[in-house]
Amino acid sequence: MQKAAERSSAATPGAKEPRTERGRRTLRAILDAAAVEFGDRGFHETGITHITQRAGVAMGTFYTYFDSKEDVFRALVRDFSDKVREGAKGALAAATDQIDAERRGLDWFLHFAREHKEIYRIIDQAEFVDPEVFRYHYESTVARIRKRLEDAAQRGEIRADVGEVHAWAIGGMNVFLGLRYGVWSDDADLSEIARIANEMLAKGLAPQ
Amino acid sequence: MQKAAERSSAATPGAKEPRTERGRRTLRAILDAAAVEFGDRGFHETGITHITQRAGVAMGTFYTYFDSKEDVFRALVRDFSDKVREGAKGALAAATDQIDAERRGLDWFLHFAREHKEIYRIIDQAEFVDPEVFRYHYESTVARIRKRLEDAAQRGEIRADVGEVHAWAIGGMNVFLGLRYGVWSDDADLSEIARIANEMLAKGLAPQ
DNA sequence: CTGAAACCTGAACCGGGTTTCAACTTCCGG
DNA sequence: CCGGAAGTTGAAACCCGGTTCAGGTTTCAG
Repeated sequence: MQKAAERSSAATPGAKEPRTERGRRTLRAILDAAAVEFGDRGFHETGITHITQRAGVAMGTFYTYFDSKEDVFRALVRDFSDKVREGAKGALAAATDQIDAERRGLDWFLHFAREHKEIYRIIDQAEFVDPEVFRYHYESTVARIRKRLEDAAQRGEIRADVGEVHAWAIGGMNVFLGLRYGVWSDDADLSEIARIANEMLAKGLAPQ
Repeated sequence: MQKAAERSSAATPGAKEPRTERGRRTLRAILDAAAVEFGDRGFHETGITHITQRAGVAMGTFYTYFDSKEDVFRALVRDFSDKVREGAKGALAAATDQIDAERRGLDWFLHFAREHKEIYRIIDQAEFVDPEVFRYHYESTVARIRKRLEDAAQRGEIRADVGEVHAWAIGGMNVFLGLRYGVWSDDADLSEIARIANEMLAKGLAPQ
């Protein structure tokens, strides 16, 4: 259990740490190249050569920083997972109440998805490449939503009976809207989408 | 364009039609075996040998019915997509109003996901194996939700401003709940989950 | 019964991709 | 300015699995 924690020493993704500045730059180049390639072609269609060529290094260099193709992939999933967590955190801060916070979170996420269309292809692939990180990503994301909801319920800002089910429902809503409007569309007014979805989330489908 | 239409002559999935009963049985065996194997291991980790061995036929036989590994896969995605559409349709019929219809649809889907845990792995893989069928599956599913909502709004059963955004939000909600409670959990009370989610969908997050 | 069409067989071919490794280059502290 | 640690190289070893094909078996209409 808790493999995720064992695997990397907190700071750097999941690599054989470079010892000099030069090495650090090379590792970063490989990681960035991998994000682009995995995003474009998917895990299986991407060859190590694609990654190393884009990064401008030789095949052997790749293996001085990563044990395998799966290894870079895992590092990338964690990287994106972290970005989502931190980004959402920032967006939430400015909210006045919890309903508004959910709107801001979604708004931020939709824009993030548009800027990083690779994210879906990378995280979705994780279901097959490494089910553990995949599950971990969604479970921890939803756990944070749940926490926000329960705290807000405590403060009386939203209905009192919120829990895990509500959190998963909201998570799914956000993910789908990100796919449809952030990734699949380039011209949708994302803030407007967030407003509409939030309005439904607040008041429901019932008339008025 | 319109590759999907060219490929199969409407009725049978995507195969070189068998001409005898014996052939039809063999094709069915291959299709069923493929569903199990793809569900267990995913597309890339599944070999043709895995499929043919489970089906109890030789490798060559596989190629008398399908052009390639991707070909069976596409056939399977369509198969599941059809099952979801028909199943939901049946569940919806008994509803009294639209809010109740959405509850019944989700209730049915959660149970279906529990019975066919392969469905997520197969449809999600489609994003990489054949993006076209993947997109088609979700877009047509959501289009049906949207249609239901707009018709109901017309009848005054739900708020008047429903549209595409609301449909995607609901679709995402359902898919995530199916993954979390249908696939990842064996003991959740699925009808209760559907009830809770539906209650939020109806009245929203606002207090009371 | 018979012969041709449909069906089935599985070893072998073959292309492609991951990983290795021994030699070379760059960097930096002392 | 020197020596060794860190970093880099890329051809080739190695492995794996999709697809083919030439020949055998089953089926069934006539």
